[in-house]
Amino acid sequence: MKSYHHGNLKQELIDCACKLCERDGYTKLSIRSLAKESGVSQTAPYRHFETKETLYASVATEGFKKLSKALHIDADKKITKKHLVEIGCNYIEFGLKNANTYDLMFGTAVGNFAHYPELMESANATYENMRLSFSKLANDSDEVIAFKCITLWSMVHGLVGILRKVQVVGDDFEEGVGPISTASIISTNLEGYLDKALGGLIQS
Amino acid sequence: MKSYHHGNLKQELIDCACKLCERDGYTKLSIRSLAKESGVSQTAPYRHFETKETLYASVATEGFKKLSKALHIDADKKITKKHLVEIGCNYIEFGLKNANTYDLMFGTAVGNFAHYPELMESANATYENMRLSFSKLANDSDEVIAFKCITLWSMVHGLVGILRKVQVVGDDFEEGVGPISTASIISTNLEGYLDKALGGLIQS
DNA sequence: AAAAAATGTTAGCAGTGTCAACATTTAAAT
DNA sequence: ATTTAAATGTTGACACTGCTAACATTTTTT
Repeated sequence: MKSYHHGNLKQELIDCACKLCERDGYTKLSIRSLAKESGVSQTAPYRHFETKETLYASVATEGFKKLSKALHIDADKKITKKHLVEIGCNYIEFGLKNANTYDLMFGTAVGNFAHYPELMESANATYENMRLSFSKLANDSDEVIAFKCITLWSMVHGLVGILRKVQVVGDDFEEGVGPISTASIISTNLEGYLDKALGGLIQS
Repeated sequence: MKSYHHGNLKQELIDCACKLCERDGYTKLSIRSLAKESGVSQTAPYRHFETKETLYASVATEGFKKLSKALHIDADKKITKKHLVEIGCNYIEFGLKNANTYDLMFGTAVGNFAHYPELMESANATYENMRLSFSKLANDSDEVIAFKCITLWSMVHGLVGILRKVQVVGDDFEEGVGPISTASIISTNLEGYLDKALGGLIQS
């Protein structure tokens, strides 16, 4: 017999939302369907999420936690250029394999991270991980490290975006034309590509 | 007295949609409000756009046309490294100043460009412009040119995404912390930054 | 034990994308 | 020129959405 109170609704809603967002894209997600899935009334979720954006923020928060893990940054080990390339690869892989969640993390569905402390924290933690890696690679000033971080990040972030676009189109077109073939070459040899592209960024 | 037929509805809807999308973001746009704006019934737009995505595709198409212009690529002039840096700057500026339209062009609102020939064409034209520039910069093979294109594109595309995120957060936070201050330095000296970042890509 | 807070439900508003059926105008075919 | 077909517009409706207000039940605090 089920009780009036669910007991674990908030977490269950988040878990379910993460799953559905990744499966169908966050646009397809509705609070009502989510409630139904958890066997609870249509408006019960509003006791845990002020608006839909708040729910999105929770999913994005989980996304950043997963991304942090997926980067496989070892805080103890000393880091080499090869490690950094691997981190870049891991980032891109995550972005491509969790594309829908990635949209939520970097799109405009969540307007301002500063309104969601947990999201802010998890996003900053991801950045901090990257920063730490660069700081252990060379003896740079904080400013230079920040520059390198933002450059690496925007490089892999941009590549995720472009590769996705090109691949989607590629599904409906002949391979071998223009950017499409190039993209497929890149994505099957990410490591080699990143190694080359990061040449200017990392000397050692 | 107004006639039964509007006469120029399709174009008016597109124009209005472009304006509203850029002003409020495409999420806020509704077909019904658009129809009302043009003084026409709720379902009239469906005679010109099969679905909402089709309308989005039209707005994105306009976006790529505007982007192509904004890049200020002179097809006749021979091109130098400095030109290429400028093109990159123009790209980023466009992305930041037309952020909402940019979302429509590179987000997931329009699923597959291949379903919208005009969109495909305008997007390809933008790419072709870039390609042409690189081909006039050095005597590279088609493959190398494509690699350079995709690298430049993903670099500026990624920077647009990261700068936007960081700037939004910056609005609600103290400057001078972590990536935020770095981003503001970059965005006030885009040219210098790009020049450095493109070092590995362009020798001449 | 009483009061307050947290969590859940029902009913309902205003808005959405989209479809089917019908009306009017314009273009094409005879 | 008249008939026919196509294009374009309208009305009405369905199923769905985010969200709010008012109320019910349970748990926690006092």
